[in-house]
Amino acid sequence: MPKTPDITESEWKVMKVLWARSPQPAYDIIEELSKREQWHPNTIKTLLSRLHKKKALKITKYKNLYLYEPLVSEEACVQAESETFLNRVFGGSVKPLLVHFAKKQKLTTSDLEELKKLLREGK
Amino acid sequence: MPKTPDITESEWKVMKVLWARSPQPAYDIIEELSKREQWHPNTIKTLLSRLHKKKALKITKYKNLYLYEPLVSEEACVQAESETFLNRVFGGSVKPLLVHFAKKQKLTTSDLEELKKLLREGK
DNA sequence: AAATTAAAACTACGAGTGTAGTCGTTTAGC
DNA sequence: GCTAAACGACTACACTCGTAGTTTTAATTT
Repeated sequence: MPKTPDITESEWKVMKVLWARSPQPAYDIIEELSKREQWHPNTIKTLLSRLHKKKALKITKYKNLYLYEPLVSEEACVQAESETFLNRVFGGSVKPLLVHFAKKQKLTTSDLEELKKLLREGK
Repeated sequence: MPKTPDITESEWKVMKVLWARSPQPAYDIIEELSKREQWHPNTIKTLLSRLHKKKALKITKYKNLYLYEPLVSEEACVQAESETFLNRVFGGSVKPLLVHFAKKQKLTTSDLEELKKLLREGK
């Protein structure tokens, strides 16, 4: 497993679009992101090329069409980010994290059901 | 509740020392951090002054002694960071986060017990 | 009081980020 | 084939971050 590149806040938003569907041409990505972000198209192009340089995505040129596609999985990036976050904020242990989210009532009933089920099944 | 300032990775490490005990003079903070980090004392001073500028801590000058003390609570910062992380990585919903950590077997048995208890008690 | 010293403040600097303008090349219509 | 339009590549710029050197200030020692 290659270590995932560092992906910044803005870059995540771009990657999410690609993880949702790929390959995609720049134009579609720009259109999709414009729904949520106030970004100039060139800004998105820049992010795409930085992600390319970081080897987070690959560019396939087909005729006059450039297609963008992730090179790293969402799963792997989520894993890496989670690790960093957990270490930084909760000193690396999960319990305080859970306690935190539980206290903040960010847990819905269905979340709990799902979790319990997972716990029963898994080890 | 004042919104917490953005605190970077390195700054977190400094704040942790202050949250653990405060007020403290720079010298003690430097000594404490030197156990874990390979930082030049000036680096820590810089971090302290940036945190001061961000209003994350206050400096009390008593005679020739400068004492550093948090202005923002750990709880509030943890909350802010968690929010950002959750939005960025898990699109704002807790369930995928829990599923993630559950799958990665980062949950110990005692974590589960604690969590269940919390859930039973809280609403 | 002058010299020494220790700590805080200021300065620095390269890499990364958010944001976008300009250049150059390829494609497509006239 | 020539000109315009599209799009990727390159350039830019201010700001942040990690990291630390230099200057100033203030206290302590002689």
